[in-house]
This record gives sequence, C-alpha cells and structure tokens, in this order.
Amino acid sequence: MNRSYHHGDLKNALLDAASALVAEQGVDAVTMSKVAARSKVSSGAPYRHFKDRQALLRALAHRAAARLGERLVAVVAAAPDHAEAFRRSGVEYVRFAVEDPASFKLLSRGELIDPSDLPPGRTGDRAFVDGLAKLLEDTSPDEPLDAGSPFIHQLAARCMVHGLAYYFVDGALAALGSEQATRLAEALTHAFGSPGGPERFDLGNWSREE
Amino acid sequence: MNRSYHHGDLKNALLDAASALVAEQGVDAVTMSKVAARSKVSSGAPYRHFKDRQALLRALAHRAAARLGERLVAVVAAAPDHAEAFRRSGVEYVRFAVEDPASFKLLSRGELIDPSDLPPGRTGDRAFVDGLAKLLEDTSPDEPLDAGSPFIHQLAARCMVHGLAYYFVDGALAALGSEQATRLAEALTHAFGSPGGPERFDLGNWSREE
DNA sequence: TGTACATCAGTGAACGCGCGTTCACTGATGTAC
DNA sequence: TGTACATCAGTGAACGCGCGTTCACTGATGTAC
Repeated sequence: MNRSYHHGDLKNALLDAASALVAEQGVDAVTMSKVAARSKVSSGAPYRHFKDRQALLRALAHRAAARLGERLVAVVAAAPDHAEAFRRSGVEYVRFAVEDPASFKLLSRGELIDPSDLPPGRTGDRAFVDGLAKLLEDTSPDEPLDAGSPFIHQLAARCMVHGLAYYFVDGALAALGSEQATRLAEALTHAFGSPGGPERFDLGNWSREE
Repeated sequence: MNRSYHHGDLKNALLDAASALVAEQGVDAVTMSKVAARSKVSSGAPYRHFKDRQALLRALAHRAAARLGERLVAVVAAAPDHAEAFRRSGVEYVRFAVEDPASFKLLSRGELIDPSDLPPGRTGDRAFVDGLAKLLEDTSPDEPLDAGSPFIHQLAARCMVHGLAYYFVDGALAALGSEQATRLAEALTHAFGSPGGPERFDLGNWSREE
C-alpha cells in the first residue's frame, strides 16, 4: 500500500485507467500507451503486470464479471423469495450497467471472457442456453412456441433488461440519467413474475462460442 | 453498369466491403486499406468516392438506416391492424438484425448517425423519448410508474426485441441460428399487444445527443 | 545498526507495422465537331 | 465514322503518426549476515 516510489498498486491503477477508457471511448480505444500515460508511468511499465494487451483486457473483463457477480449475489441474498430475487436481479443488472458502463460494455463482448475463470454465478448460463435450444428443437418450426415455458419467460425478461441497459449505456436513453434507469427497470420488471426456474438473471456472463 | 475497366460501381462495392468487415470484426476494424483491398482497388481509390473514413462510415450507417426503414414500412403496410403492425415490427427488427448484422451494429452506434439525413420512419423516435422523459418527470420518484402507460408498454417491447437481437448478433444466442431468432421473436412479441401509440418500433434510429 | 548483494518495478529509446491521407500520374471514357 | 480534347476514376509511392512490444538500463526495496 505504499505509494512513495514504485507506484505501489500499478496493476489496479492500470485496470482503472483502462476501465475509464472503455467507458469513454469503447473497448477498441484501450491502448497500452494511453493506459500507461493515464497511470503516469512510461509506456513499457504495463508489461511488468500484463503479458500483452489481450491479457490486460481479459483481466479487465474478469474484474467486471466479478463485480456483477457480487452485486447479483448480494441482491438475491436479500430477497424474500425466488420471484423477488429474479425480479431484483433484473433491476440490479440495469443499475450495474449505468453505474459501471465500462464493465457492462466489456461483458457484452463475449470474446473477452475466458469461461474457464469466471466467478461463481454463471454456472446456470450454459444450462439456460441449452434448455432454450432443446425447447426450439422439440417444437415444430411451424408451431408457436409455448409461451408459458419458463425458458421463454426468462428469455423475455433477460432481453428486456439487457435492452434497457443497452439503451442507457450506449443509446437513446443515455440523456435520461441513471436514477431514471432504476425507475424504468422497476416498472418493466414488475410485469414479470418468477418462472420457477433459475433465481438469477446472470445476464452479463453468457459466454459465446468462438 | 459497365464493369470493364473503371470498376463501374466502386462506391457500392466499397460499402459492401466495409459492411462485411463490420459484420466480421466490428466497426473499428473498418480501415480504408482493408476496404480498398477487398474491393480490389488501390489504397487511394476510396477517396474518389468518400472524403475520409468518417464519411464512408456515415454513408454505411445511412444505408443501414434506409434498409431497416424499408423493411419496417413494408411490414407495417402488410399488417391488418395497429396491434399486428406493432408486433410484426418487433419481429422484423430481430430478423433485420440477424440477416444484416453489420447494419444492426452500425445503427446501434448512435454517433455514426447524422439525424439530419435519416430516412422516413424515425420521426416518432424523439417524440417517444420526450414522452418517456415527461412521464418520468410527472411521476414522483417514490411512486411506481404507471404500468399501463403506453410509453412503458412500448419501452418494454422495444427493449425486449433489441435485447434479443443483440444476443443473436453479438452474444450468447448466436449459436442458435437465424431461423430460431424469428421463432423466439414471434413468441416474445405475442405477449405484447399494441399500446395504442405509434404503430412501429423504429428501434434502430434512436438518435443520441453528442 | 550496518554493509553487500539480489530482486524487482519502472524508464525511455527503439523497432517494425498498419493506418489515414495526399498527390502527381496514367489510362479509359465521354463529348464536340 | 473519325479525330482532338476534356473529364474522370483508379494507381502506387510517399508522408507522418500512434500503436504493441522489446530491451538494456537504473534506482528503490528486501534480505542475509
């Protein structure tokens, strides 16, 4: 924790600088030079802590996933029942996005997430996608899908909160301010009860096949 | 339309090449060199048709907005009533995203859209955001928002289809294939009737203050 | 406490590369008579 | 139809720049005795 010489905690300072760049200009604007300059170190210094640019971005995404995971776990733990846990997870997802847009953007870019070292909480995601795929397989393409299926229900909720978060972070609703995001998230999620399935959204962690 | 020498239609060829790059590697991967190389012309040739890189990207976004606009107009025209028009617009939005992911990605990046030269169809967007803002103002922050409001209803629908489109284009559901996107969009939008408001989603055109 | 040395974190110059953009040029096309 | 000339689209070399990454270095810190 000393900050006299040798910076003290350059690794986290670099991550913070990179995070700010993501929030301001997007993932592609994260360059080693800019990250180093923002942290007031020379251009070579980051390589003492990260093998290369990819490693820094991965570490950043990993930190983002951990932050989202912590928030969702806390919200679920405080909820009185599954239905409320599910609903509040959705609201918390939107809050996370507007309060930490850099993390949200990183998690939306699946290619940065290494599935092998994700924090607890994402276990249910692959199962959800698999279940959805199975539902699609088991239903004839000509028949409408079962609107009462928990998968359809949960998908609708996930899409809704993700879309809302997206509009606030990168879209038309950014001008409204973050408190309004929470209010709208409350309003939208109240239309959805618990599907009786998984008790969390876990939205940010959906992995993508590469 | 001759293609002997002088390429014939280089302008559109450049846009197509850029579009392919967006779909494959994202907006930031669009470089003048790569666009020129894909079109089999020298690196300076694009400057006969576009002032600079920004101009090319803007033209691309403009073309994307026009394509979405046309599709939505056609779908609305074919619908028997407002409720169906609204619902089918949502489905069409998802279909557009999976069939032309490059256009979808471009339209999601508001900063590329010049509001002054958008195709017909986006007129309602600013009104929608304004109406939503007014609803938020008129309601005390401590009171829940009116769940029956057409604004809340339409917002929920817009967020849902945008989220679904996003997951198919850039996220966890990409592995499922585009036919499944349509089926899921049908299932999700059937839960929503028309709010009695605007008869289209116009989702891709929300402008952003810069 | 004091000295000697190993370890470590940050320096700053250097590299090769791909980028956006410019520009004098060349060769095909369109037009006037 | 044929010639002369203006227009236009694409060429390819060149530029300056910021990038990711490397590396010999330096100076602070930690440790052994």
